[in-house]
Amino acid sequence: MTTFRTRFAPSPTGFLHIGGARTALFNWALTRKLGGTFLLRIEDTDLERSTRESEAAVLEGLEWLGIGWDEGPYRQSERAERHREVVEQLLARGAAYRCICSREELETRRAADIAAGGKGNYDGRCRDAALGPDCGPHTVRLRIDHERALRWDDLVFGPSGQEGSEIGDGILRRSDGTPLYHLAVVVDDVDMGITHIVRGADHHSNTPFQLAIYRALGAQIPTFAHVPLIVSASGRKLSKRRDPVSLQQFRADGYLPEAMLNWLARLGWSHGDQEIFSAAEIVEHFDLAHVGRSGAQADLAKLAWLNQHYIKARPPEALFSAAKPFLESVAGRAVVRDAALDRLLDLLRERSTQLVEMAEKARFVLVEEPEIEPDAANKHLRPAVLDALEKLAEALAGLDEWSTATIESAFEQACKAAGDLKLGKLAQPVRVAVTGTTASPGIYETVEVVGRERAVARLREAAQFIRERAANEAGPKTGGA
RNA sequence: GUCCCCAUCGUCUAGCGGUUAGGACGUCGGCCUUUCAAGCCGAUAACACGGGUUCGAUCCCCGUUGGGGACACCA
Repeated sequence: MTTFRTRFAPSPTGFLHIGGARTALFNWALTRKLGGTFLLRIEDTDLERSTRESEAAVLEGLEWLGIGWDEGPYRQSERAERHREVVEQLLARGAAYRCICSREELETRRAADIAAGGKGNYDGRCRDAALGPDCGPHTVRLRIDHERALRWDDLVFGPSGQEGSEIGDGILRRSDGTPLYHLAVVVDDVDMGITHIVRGADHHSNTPFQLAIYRALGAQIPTFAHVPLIVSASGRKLSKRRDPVSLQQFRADGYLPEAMLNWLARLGWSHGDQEIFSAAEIVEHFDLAHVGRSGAQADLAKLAWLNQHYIKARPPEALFSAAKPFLESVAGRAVVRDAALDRLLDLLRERSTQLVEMAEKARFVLVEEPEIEPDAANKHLRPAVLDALEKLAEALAGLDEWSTATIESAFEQACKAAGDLKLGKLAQPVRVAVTGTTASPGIYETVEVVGRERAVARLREAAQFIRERAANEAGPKTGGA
């Protein structure tokens, strides 16, 4: 039986990036589908930039998406001893050599080579110098066989690679004794028995050098699959500065994990015409053969659509638990779930693409006295509807039962009593009085969900507002400045 | 600059020699309507260009153009 082992190896130098999240998703889906082992390894070799917080953010992000790993998290930093050992072995075998060229020299020679029409690769000056451990400050370079091609069959890009003569003898170990990324990944992947490496296409051109390291190690070369990058609207690699890339930011904006997962899955991968995928369906259908080869732009409009789709699909309890923090943020207090709140969220599902938006739309219920938008008040709270508003407050106060149907009858009653006012004429003023805004769910439902006491009180306040304003306008003007 | 890669509607994509080039998001229009949505119906819109190969190219090959990635004692 062949083992199938994959890994996701993020460097914790920030928050979990959506590109990284997608790479993790692809690895995870593939491994779940094929029944292998998926492991997580934190590439924290760069101690300067790696922090414990961002490592935690990476794990949190994966957990939130529901991407679970079978082994790890391992930390590359914990394997430093092993990396040192491997470099020594390569040195002992002559597969690597010490190099005492200084950075300055290297830079000068490289520039000169390029000026002379060369490639700017390391010129191999120390390659045959047979420098020993006591040669002073030195790096260790891989002795690449420049006669031999470095090729592989990529599961996404197909036949890939280049001639050995195209690349220089790369550095494996710094002069301070620490290993470089290329050496560390290869050693770790070999030691951890990784059989399939699925990673971002930004590693595509790093692969030849890594292939050379596998050879030097005499290790079996895994299967590679490079996934095209997610690019920004400008078509370039996503930048933390300019683009929305942080998974936690999407989460904070009120995107649901199932929407993120679905969106990420369809960025670069497809399954016929299907657009909606549950996690289980992604696992069921995912395959590298249908991963495209060109970069995919992050389409936020589609994410919004997907998010609303999943907001609409969530059962009440699950919707509430996702929305709770957002609702509490608007309310400024703890919010508990009850029938009225479920009803409100139900009304808001069709009107929200993000949970922040949903919570904002719930404000008129969440706070005791929502502010009334001045423009809305000017336009809709006018003397012409004063009578109807008061009649409606009265009718609502007198209702035996509080339901959409009885509220509707109260509206009809109020309209009739106010001189056969048309229902449509009353709806907007009531909406403004009750919610403070001109947009809300159906007016009967809106009134219902806000509750009898508050609805009646707000209508009366609105009536009062109309009276006061009329009085001011009628009275002597105090000249404005 | 060198090497590598990519190229179907605005966007994500289906397509794997013969299709009216399909779907989705978006956009626009209509219906519905007490607002906003949602829903329904409809419309808009693409094979970058030039050579081959072939009876026939979106599809295969070459080139051009355009875009991207990698070229560190970063990961």
